[in-house]
Amino acid sequence: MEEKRECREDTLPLPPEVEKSLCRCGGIAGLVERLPEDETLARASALHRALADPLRLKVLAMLAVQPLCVCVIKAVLGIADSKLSYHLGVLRKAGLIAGEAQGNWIVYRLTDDGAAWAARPGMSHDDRSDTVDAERSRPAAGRRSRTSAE
Amino acid sequence: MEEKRECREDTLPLPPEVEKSLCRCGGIAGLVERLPEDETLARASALHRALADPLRLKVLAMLAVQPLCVCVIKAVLGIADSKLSYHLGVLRKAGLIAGEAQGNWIVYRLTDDGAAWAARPGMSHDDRSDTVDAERSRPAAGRRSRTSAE
DNA sequence: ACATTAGTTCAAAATAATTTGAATTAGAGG
DNA sequence: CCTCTAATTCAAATTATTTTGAACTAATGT
Repeated sequence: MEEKRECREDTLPLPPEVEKSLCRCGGIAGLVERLPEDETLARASALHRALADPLRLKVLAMLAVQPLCVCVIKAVLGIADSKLSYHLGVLRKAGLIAGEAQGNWIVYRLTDDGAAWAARPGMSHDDRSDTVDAERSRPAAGRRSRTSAE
Repeated sequence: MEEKRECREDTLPLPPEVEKSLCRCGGIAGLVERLPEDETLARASALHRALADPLRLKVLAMLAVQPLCVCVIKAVLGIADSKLSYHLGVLRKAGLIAGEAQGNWIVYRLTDDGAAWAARPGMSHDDRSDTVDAERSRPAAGRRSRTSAE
């Protein structure tokens, strides 16, 4: 039952730079230990999925200004009832917003989680738009495929 | 050319609570002015879309430990080459990681953006898993549909 | 009771993202 | 030159998300 951590990944040839640092962190086994649990990853990715749509981000931005009933949100976005309802449902199920009935209306507001995300950088009203794009994305800067270009 | 901002949204009956605060912020027009531009929303949602997958978050977590070649990432995740390549492509196009050729290998590392996101709460290794869930999501707490339940 | 308004739900259709496996490229080494 | 390995690309198949329009529910007012 020796648990002394082996340094070399004997079964896998590696680039020297990677092998050295991987060695210092306990090899592949050591690396794996440092990763979040699968459930943590699942929850985080689900959250991002809820935020992965411009309409939904716009709804969050609106609710960051003040609580609103569905009819106002609809008036601003100019989309069909059922479509809006779908997107509100996505945000609600993700725990980012909550709705409360008021007479014949439903007033939605941000939850604490929702408020935290609505305040995130890249979302504020007066945000840089630098457009560094292009030059981004390419397999490995000078290797593989002439067929590049997006 | 009067630009005095009207308070009442005459065309749209609203719940009193909403109407009052909407009034204070310049009505629907005032609300719209406070929203991020569409391009900002598009960029932010694209970013979240890249983060909206557990495998990809795991890759970010791995690269947060140290730069790695594709073969090590593959060994940890245990998925097919082409599948991994696809996900690396998504992260690369989102500007979260970058790859550099080293001999026959490609070593990927986090970009500054990638490092910022990998460090985000909800992603750290020893993170709470509280599971408040259930009780979340429901149209409006006591209105509409008996057909509830997810 | 009836009609209206505000929102949700459902199922089908349209789109988009992901997975799979085969083909391909490029570097290393014999 | 040939082969091996590392990794990417492509196209087809699968799966997930989004959109649409019609049907529905609940509250409000008459």
